[in-house]
Amino acid sequence: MAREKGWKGKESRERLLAAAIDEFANQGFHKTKVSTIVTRAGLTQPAFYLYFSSKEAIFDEVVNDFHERLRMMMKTIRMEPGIETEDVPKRVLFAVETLFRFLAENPNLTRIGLFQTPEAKKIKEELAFMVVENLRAEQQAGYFHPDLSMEIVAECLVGIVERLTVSQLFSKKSNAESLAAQVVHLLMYGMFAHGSVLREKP
Amino acid sequence: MAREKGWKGKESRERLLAAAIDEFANQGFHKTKVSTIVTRAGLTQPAFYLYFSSKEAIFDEVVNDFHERLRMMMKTIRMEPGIETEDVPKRVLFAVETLFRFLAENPNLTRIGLFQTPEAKKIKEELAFMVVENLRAEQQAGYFHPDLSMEIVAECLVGIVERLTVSQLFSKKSNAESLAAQVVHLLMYGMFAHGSVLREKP
Amino acid sequence: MAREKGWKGKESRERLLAAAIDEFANQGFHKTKVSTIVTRAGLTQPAFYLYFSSKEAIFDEVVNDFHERLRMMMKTIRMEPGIETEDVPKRVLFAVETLFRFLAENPNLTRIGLFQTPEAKKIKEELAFMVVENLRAEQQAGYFHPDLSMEIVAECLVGIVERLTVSQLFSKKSNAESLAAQVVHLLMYGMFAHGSVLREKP
Amino acid sequence: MAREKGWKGKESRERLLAAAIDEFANQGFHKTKVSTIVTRAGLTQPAFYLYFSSKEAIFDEVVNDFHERLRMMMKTIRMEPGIETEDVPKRVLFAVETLFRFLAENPNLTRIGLFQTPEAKKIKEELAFMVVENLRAEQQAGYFHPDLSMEIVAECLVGIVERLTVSQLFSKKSNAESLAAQVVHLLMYGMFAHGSVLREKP
DNA sequence: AATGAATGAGGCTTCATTCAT
DNA sequence: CATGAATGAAGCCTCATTCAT
Repeated sequence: MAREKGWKGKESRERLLAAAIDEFANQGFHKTKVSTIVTRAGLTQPAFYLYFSSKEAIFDEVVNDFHERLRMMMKTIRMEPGIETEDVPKRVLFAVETLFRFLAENPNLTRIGLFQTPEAKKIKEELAFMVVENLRAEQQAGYFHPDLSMEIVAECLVGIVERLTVSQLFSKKSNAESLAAQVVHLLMYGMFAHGSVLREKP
Repeated sequence: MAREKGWKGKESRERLLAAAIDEFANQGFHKTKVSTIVTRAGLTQPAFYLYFSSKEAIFDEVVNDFHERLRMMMKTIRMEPGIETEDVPKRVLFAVETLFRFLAENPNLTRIGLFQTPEAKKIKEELAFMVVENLRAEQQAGYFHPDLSMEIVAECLVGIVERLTVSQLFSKKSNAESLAAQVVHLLMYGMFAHGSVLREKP
Repeated sequence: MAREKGWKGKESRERLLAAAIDEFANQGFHKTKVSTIVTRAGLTQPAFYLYFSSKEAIFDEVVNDFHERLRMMMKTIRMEPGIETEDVPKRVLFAVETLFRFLAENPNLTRIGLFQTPEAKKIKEELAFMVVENLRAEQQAGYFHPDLSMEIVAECLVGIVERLTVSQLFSKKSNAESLAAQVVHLLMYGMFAHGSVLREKP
Repeated sequence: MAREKGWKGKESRERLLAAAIDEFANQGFHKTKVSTIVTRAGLTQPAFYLYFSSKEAIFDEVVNDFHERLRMMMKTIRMEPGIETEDVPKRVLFAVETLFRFLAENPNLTRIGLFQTPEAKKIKEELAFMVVENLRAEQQAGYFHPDLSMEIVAECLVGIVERLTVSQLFSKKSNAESLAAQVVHLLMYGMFAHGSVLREKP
């Protein structure tokens, strides 16, 4: 047998999830009807409750899965303490780019997990907190301006990422690399014309 | 007559609006029930329909009023072309501060008009567009780094404002003035420690 | 004073009635709203209840007034017994024509009083009964075919009048005189071509 | 399985239709409540919307089905051109009788489809039109009086049928056969006593 | 003679969820 | 593993009618 036992059930579950993600992302939780999800999955309503205990349950599962994956990704971009000072911009750039890429690759999940669920609040705080941690060491090393509140900077970065994800990434006006470069440069050097290194970039 | 004719009706309408704004802001459109709104306004359900044609209608009115006021405020912070170069940071600071203050003073309306309604998309685009217009002249005057995309910078500013409004303003962790100063400094000079003017600020 | 006391009230009452008749006739009882009636009469809802105790009351008044007038008219077209045999067709023609004219002149009232209200049943029975009375004597005098049921004939006439009123009179495709002539001829002589007198008519 | 799949649903749908027809016919559209229909069908309100999209939808379905059947019946009573002249009365009699029988057998549907819905206008026009077509050939063959307007005659017949259906058929005062015979005789030969053939009928 | 403001009552419809098979 | 059929709960909205002035 090419397909083991339980395969069909898993298939159905996946189809339900896929349909639900699409609906939630584009219609929001309330406008999404269980009846639509099951129809799109080629099933009937009772079948839905074979796999999920409620409409809220499937929404939560989608959100939690996404947040889990996001947290994992966040671990990979956390800078170890003791990093070489001159490597900081590079590391920051890598982190931002990776984050952008992750969100761009999961637009529907991002819409749900970052813009619809109240849980988004928490994950954004975590994200901001990680950024703060990453930045604080450099600031204490005199690398960053001492009067800047790293908390505020971190929130700014989160806001920038949120906004650009929607306005540039989802609309494909720009890509993760380009965006990350510009954002990092902006945050590092500011808008003023003097002393920039942007010109030296490829 | 202590109060003119039509006063009572306007009062009721206002109470309905106030209740609706509070409910919409804190429960969202779908969880907000007309029955709750009218109860909070000390009325019965049919009275609601004396003043608004539907639940959607009152939501739209709230949103449109807010957007209208936001647009008016945006006009007042638009920089006239031909501004003195050395005044730019001051003007930008004023603009950002005014914007923050406006949002901080209308938290519920902001929640509705900036984070709940799909119409928010449009007004944010308008906001970003206004910022772009404001910045472009300075960039062409060599004031801002030529390789920076003002569109992206504008979107960043919008994202920053969105995020800080929620995380700092609504939670009263910070106020409009302080936030505006930090944001403008960050965007103007970046995070790096060299050549800052922040220290000279009051 | 050109207008005596109470004039204004009567005026309002008339306007309400006029509006109600038009609405009832064209929308039916249920689709007609008190709010529409008063608006068309240039009044407010409570004013309505100054003159009529309910929506049903005004409807009934309209119906009863019309039926009263219809009954009066029916009296005028009732044939006295002992009429000369050769005058019968003339008298029948007169009766039918008068009836058509009455209905044509009151299209809205007819729509209400003959086609909408359940009371129509009664008045139509009365109408049919009058016709029966009118015809029976002639039948007993051998004037009409003895095997024909005058009850049925009377009902036929009522049905014809109903239908032609709607299809010809209201649409102005034909007028009372022409219709009456054709109907009476048809009923008197039938459709067959032999022995008609229609040709001799003007 | 004693009954095939889908049987129960169809049963419920039929019960809903039956209840609806009865309510509509006797209470009219507006006084008929969905809640009554479902109660009579032994179901709850949401079940109604499993089978019909709205109260209006079920009404329309009832009307359309009836009109469809009526149209089919009308086809069967349409006289082919080239019919033998002496057969005309027989054919007309058959047609009228068939029509009466159809209406008598469907009193509730007739009440709805012929007296309640605005759509009745159309079907009556179609009926009149068919009658006109049937009569015109005979008139041109000299069979019917040349000065009679077949349009008017047709409308008369429609009116007669309408009226007798209500006053005789529904009340069971008379039956289709008897009514048809009298109506046809009346229209063919008129009320006058001379030259009738009614006496020769069984 | 009339109005601004409000309400009681009730109907239609939707949706997540479950029962029985 | 899945379905046909059904329901509980609840929300939106309408309309005739009335209160207080």
